[in-house]
Amino acid sequence: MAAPSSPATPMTPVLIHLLRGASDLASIAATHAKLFKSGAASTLSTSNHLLAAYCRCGAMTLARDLFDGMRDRDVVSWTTLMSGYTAAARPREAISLLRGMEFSGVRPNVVTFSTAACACARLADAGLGRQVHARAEVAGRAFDAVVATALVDMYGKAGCVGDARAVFDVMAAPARSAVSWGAMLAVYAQNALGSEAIQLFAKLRTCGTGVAPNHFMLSSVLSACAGAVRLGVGRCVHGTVLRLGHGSNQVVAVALVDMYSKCGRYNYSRKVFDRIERPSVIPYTSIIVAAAKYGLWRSALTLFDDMVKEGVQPNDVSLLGVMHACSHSGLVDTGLQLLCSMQSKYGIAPRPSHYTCAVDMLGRAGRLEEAFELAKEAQIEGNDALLLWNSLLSACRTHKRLDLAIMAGQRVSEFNQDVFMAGQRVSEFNQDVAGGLVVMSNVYASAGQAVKASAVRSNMRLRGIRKNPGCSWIEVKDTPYVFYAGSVSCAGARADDAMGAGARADEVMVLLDELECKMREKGYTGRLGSARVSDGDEDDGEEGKGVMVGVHSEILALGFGLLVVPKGMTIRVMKNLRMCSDCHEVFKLISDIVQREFVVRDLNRFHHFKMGSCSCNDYW
DNA sequence: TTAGGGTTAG
Repeated sequence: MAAPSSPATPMTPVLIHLLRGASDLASIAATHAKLFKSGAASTLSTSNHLLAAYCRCGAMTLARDLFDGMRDRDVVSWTTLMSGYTAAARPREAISLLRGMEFSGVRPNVVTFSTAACACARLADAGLGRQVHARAEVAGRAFDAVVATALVDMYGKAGCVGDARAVFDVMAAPARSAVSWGAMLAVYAQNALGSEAIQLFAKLRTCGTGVAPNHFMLSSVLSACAGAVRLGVGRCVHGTVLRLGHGSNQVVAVALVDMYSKCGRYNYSRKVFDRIERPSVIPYTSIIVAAAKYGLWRSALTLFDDMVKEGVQPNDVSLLGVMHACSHSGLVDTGLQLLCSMQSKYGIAPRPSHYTCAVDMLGRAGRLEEAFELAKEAQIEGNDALLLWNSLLSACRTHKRLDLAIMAGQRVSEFNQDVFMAGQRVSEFNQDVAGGLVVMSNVYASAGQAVKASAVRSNMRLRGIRKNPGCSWIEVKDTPYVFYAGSVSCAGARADDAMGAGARADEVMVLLDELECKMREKGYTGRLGSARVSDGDEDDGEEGKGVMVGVHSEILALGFGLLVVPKGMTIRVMKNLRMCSDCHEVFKLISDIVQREFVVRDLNRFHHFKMGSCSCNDYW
């Protein structure tokens, strides 16, 4: 729309005011027409207002047309459009505008650099982000508080935590606002560095920074506690949330729901959820996923129904949560119905994760042929395919179907070749590739084909693929104690280890020996010191020195827990892999022998052992 | 006087 050039009229301020308050395209276009008629639309200031209004409502084509038709453009015009593209999830166009404006001789300012850093954060592209950082430094703008904070966020989103911290550290203390602290805490929480987030939060509180924790920081720290399973710290943070009056913030409440759930306290999660007023899709999904992990399928399905009745539109994550609940409870047909109807009923197209969940569900239930057919039909590729076929492979091992395992194993190797051929970094997929190969090796071993099992292992060694070791840990008096298969010494605990996990290794072994004898009296036929390699995900191959050879990490954690956790208190063990059936049996028997309750959180879910049985009813 | 920084479910 080319406007006749004319100065602003007396009506212009009124129209600009209307424009600033408008959020829908129709009223913006109407005001634009009036400004055009009055002849004021062509001034730089009015054009910038119009540009901002179009960007605000996401009308990027109109914004771009207006921008292209402008006779003059200043730094505000360029930056407004950049910001619009970033908000509209088109960050590449924002970055290309940065180049365009420099080419046109318009100098970027602090707002431009922070917007550009934000665009790079969206792209999670550290290479591009470094270029923006360098240009900001050359222009002398990198130390601006907002630019620096945007750079912290950018490096964090791109996974470069060290660079984020370096930018944060060089910021002068007064420049470090609540937003800067919040950004750095989020960087740690989002990059699975829970302990670092907790330490930084403690520093904020104790170093006289004068910055009060706000809801951004609290939700990040709670998320860090959830990820690192630090219930003690999480509870303290909950206290801070209540004291500072952030209890009614929905994002903080979701972080609390998730923290309690991941730390093994579903009841607290549920209490926090029940106090949320008009929960949106994320709180609902959070509690549904929690219920699913605890095997509470009735609760998960009821919550899902409640959500739909309340008019809250479920999304792909909510549906995945309900499907997981079905999967962990053997409700295979209900789960499959959800998969089939999610597009027609809720308008959500199934994603690879939904197919993987359905294959897993069929596999657990022993319906392996159907699982195989579904896996083929899903036509998923790349790393998603690796996860899907690994899941089927795992089910074949559980149900001892070597024939199907070999076919699934072929698919896994095809995809893992593809993954390597595609030039992906080895570390990126290493654990998925390694997981599949370990299971394949275990399938062969359990079918008595030792030569093939060892060939898979040799192949892994040749290609430099190694699976991260399985470990378990328990938190005692706010300190985590970590155990690895075959070793009672514990990593991760404080140097002044008050409980003496290492020093008490002999006591743990004596106790486990005694318990093993008592388990035999109850009919246990396995051996704690030779956990079956083929049964679990834990890679016993190269672990184990001394007397505890082969003992899985969760058993060691339990032994230690029995020594140090007072009688009457539940012993809570966390594990980074799926619990094997042998250990599951051992936990059931010991809960009966010592008359205590144990909760184990494995890779997929929680198991609550009490009086010789488990909440999962042996189905997981 | 129009443009800029951090949070929650998988």
